[in-house]
Amino acid sequence: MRVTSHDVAAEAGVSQATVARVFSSPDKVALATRERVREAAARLGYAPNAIARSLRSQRTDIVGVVVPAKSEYWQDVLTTLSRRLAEQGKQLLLFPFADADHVEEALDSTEQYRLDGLVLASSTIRPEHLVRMMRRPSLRVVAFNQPAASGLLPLVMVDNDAGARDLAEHVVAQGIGTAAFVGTVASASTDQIRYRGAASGLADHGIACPYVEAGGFSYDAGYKAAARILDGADRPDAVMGGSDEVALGLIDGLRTGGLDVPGDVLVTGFDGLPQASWAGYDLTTLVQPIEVLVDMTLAVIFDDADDAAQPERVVPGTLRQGKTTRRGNG
Amino acid sequence: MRVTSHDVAAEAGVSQATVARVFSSPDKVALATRERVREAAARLGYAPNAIARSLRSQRTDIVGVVVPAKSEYWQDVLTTLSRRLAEQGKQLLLFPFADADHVEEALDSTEQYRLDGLVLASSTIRPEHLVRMMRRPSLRVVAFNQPAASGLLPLVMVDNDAGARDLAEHVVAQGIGTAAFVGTVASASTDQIRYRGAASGLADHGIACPYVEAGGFSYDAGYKAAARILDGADRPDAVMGGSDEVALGLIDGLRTGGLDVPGDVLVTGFDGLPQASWAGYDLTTLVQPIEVLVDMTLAVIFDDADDAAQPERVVPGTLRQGKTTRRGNG
DNA sequence: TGACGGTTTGCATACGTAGTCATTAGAGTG
DNA sequence: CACTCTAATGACTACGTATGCAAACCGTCA
Repeated sequence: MRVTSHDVAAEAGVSQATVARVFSSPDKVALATRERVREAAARLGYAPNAIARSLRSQRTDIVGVVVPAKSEYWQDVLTTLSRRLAEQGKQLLLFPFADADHVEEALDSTEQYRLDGLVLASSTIRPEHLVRMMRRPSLRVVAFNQPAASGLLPLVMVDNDAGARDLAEHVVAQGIGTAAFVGTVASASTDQIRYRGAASGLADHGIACPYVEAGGFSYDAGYKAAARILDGADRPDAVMGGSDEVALGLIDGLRTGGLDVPGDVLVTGFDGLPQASWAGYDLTTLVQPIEVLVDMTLAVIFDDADDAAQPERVVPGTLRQGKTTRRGNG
Repeated sequence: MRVTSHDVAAEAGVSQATVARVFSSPDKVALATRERVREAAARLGYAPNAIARSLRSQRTDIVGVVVPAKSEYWQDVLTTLSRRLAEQGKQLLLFPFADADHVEEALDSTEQYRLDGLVLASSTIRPEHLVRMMRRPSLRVVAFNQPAASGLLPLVMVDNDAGARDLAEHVVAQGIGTAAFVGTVASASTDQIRYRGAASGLADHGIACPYVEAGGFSYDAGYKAAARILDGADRPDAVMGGSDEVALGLIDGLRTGGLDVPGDVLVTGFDGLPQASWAGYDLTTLVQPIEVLVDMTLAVIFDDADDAAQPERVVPGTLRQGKTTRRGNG
């Protein structure tokens, strides 16, 4: 019972084709006709059917995102992504997955929609999945913050290595003697690169950096990992978290264990989540330029630049110093 | 160049209709034929086109959500919603809006898709918008946690009044003498009800409850509101936040101002966000049964029960006691 | 054998739109 | 006035699928 362009055509005394033109290429319709159609449409409450348009035009104006269901960081990214798309009159379709075992399903449902583009987020997506996505004709696929996709798919990411190095330099400058890195999940490519960057930054000053795996990307994982730091033989002067979520858990875990942050231990994060700026934490972290990353991602999808020329776009982050590394009045 | 059911039909030596049946009503196809078609489909890498299916069947299997772009609480809800939908093979399409002025646009784009259902979230959506949505034939609209929709649309919400009352009773039991309520945005219907509940709960014990407006649903709004509490003539023994986000900001604001929480001031929240459970805050709050609320919402959309019979579903929340109201060893 | 019930398959069509092509009207020129 | 060129519009069709209807097939029973 829905109003179609045919109904509007009858009401306005024109053909369906003219109605369609009014809504898709208005400049091809005489002004008087255009207004008459617009009025008729308003009178009937007509809105073009996006489904039919997509079928006809072979374009959906929808971008898909394969993303972990639970994650502060990704929610932050999605917020920006959906806003940007909305500004362009496009939509965002989510393909969330609960855990690594369900990535396959998410990628499958992706195939049913003739998406304009697909953003693959989360380092939980394994290379074999990525390879599979390479064989999708007429679909722009972009890997977002996922170093593992290097050489396989167009890639947009923050400079994890340089960022971790910056953080390492920063804590060294605070005069520490020992350190540890608490990673998220060891198999994640971002985790490996961040660890490598931090370790080599510290090594430049003769400081060793043992790796501890939190086993997750969450606050809880960080909180539990703190116990292992506390139990360890020699307590490090600084603990570098593999992500903000882990770092925030670490802070609370260490404090619960009786340590003062930053008095006894310095803590750093990575990502620049809103929560990291909360006064209760005020975490020193590497802020990702999410707006820039998102814009680049959309550029890869929608601009006609050839990806082959520049398959990887790496953007530097910004060190944000909070009080978790301020040793002065600790 | 995409593979269609016609291609598969040719490959398998059957008609397009048979291929369609294999994927939509397999039991209507003989086993041998079914397998042959399945194999052909796999060989060609065929996936049914959801766009075409939607156009033909007049069902999209997509649920839309009109929701504020930035909000911890809604992200929490969306996570649950998208997971539940994914389990049923359905999709979630987001229509985010930046602020109250852009609600209209979001609702407009909604019309273009022949959605199976639409969830209206956020109390920023005003009654005039709700009324407009009533006139949408063959679209199940549900207001989620939005008391203002009462009498206009089917409504699913947590029992804000009882929850606020419970929190009030709880802080009274801690032996306070004075209190204040820091609301989010005074015009929001949830805010009004929560305040009314809290105020009347406190009044039962002869305690007055002035209202302070934070002016937003965010941590920052709460943080800034704390200054007004600190500046006030007589400092309340307990501050009740209109939402967890505001309450967390309040805690940090009060602590920054030199007060001890819960030593000097008790603080409560509302919603039950993950962050409220973080050890650094351990906020006493009213936990919303999000899973239940989401399930009810989907039931309204997909089940054939008549909404008229039960237009409003109100679910009780659970009081979660954290250390922000534990006065004993303060 | 012939008729009948049930299962399986194919044919034809419609969902609502956008774009191709053809047609008409109108304006300008010699 | 006849002709040409452009602008505006209408008729028609395809996008890929699902389903009502009819046909074909198979087995069973009288």
